Amino acid sequence: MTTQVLADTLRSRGISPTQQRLAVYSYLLAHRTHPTADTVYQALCRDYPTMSRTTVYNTMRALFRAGLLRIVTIDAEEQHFDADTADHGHFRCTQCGELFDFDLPADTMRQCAPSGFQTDLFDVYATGLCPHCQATH
Amino acid sequence: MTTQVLADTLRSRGISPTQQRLAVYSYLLAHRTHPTADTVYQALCRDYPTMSRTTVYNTMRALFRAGLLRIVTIDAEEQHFDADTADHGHFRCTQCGELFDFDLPADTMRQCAPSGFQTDLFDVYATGLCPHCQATH
DNA sequence: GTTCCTGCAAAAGCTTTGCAGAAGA
DNA sequence: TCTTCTGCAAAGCTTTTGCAGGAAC
Repeated sequence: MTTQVLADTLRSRGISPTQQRLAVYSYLLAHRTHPTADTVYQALCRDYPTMSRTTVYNTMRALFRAGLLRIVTIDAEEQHFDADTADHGHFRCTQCGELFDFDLPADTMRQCAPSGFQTDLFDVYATGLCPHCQATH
Repeated sequence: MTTQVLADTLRSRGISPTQQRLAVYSYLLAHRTHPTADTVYQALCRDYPTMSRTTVYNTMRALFRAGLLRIVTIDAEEQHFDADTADHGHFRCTQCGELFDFDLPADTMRQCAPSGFQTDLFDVYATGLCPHCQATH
């Protein structure tokens, strides 16, 4: 995706496409590893020496409000960010701590959403042992 | 539920039933409002003047490890505790901030759990507007 | 007497806020 | 010029840790 397309995406959601915001958003799109704010900061401060954590947090909030990313709270310690806004579940391995995506059966959201409530966001979290940690257990 | 039954429940899970732990667990069972650690502390420190936040956290961790409660992380700000360990979803209203339980279709957990992973815990979170806040919107 | 539990005080660590300067239109 | 954005510094808050005293058996 070109910078121009990214910039248009941000603009269409009412977010001015500054250099920092483009850097953050493009990092999230390129790294589907559910990074934390600090991970994003550490990765970007090399190329953008003036990048700050504040800007990362500001940008995340803006992107979240615009519906361009999900905040994964499966880990109580810190927030993970995910630019994949399509329906999918998140699995956290209690041993290695890694986060995995997994597919949800079709229509899960529709079937599970409580009636009478207006559901805007829907998250499915699972915790346990990932295949690799099961083997080395 | 009598104190004796509660004490036996804790003992059967390997937790010595101290006064403080009984107080915390019995509060959780009586108040299905997904309280935070501070809410529990504030409620109990009247009757148990020496109760401390540390003890609340210690007890929560012990109960969680014993499988007697769930930790709800739908709110990134703080953890909510839920003594209902049966499968159910949690809904958070973005306007009033309240947490609601909702039923999940039968077998949701089995259908959604990713294959190859050993799933120990399974959480479904939804966010949006509760019926009351929809009306006053 | 030994072990486990409690809880004060302090630390840890993520996230937010205040605010002054910079950037952009 | 006016508004918005950035980012340093500091604060805020929940949760954890260290540790000494106490309870239980």
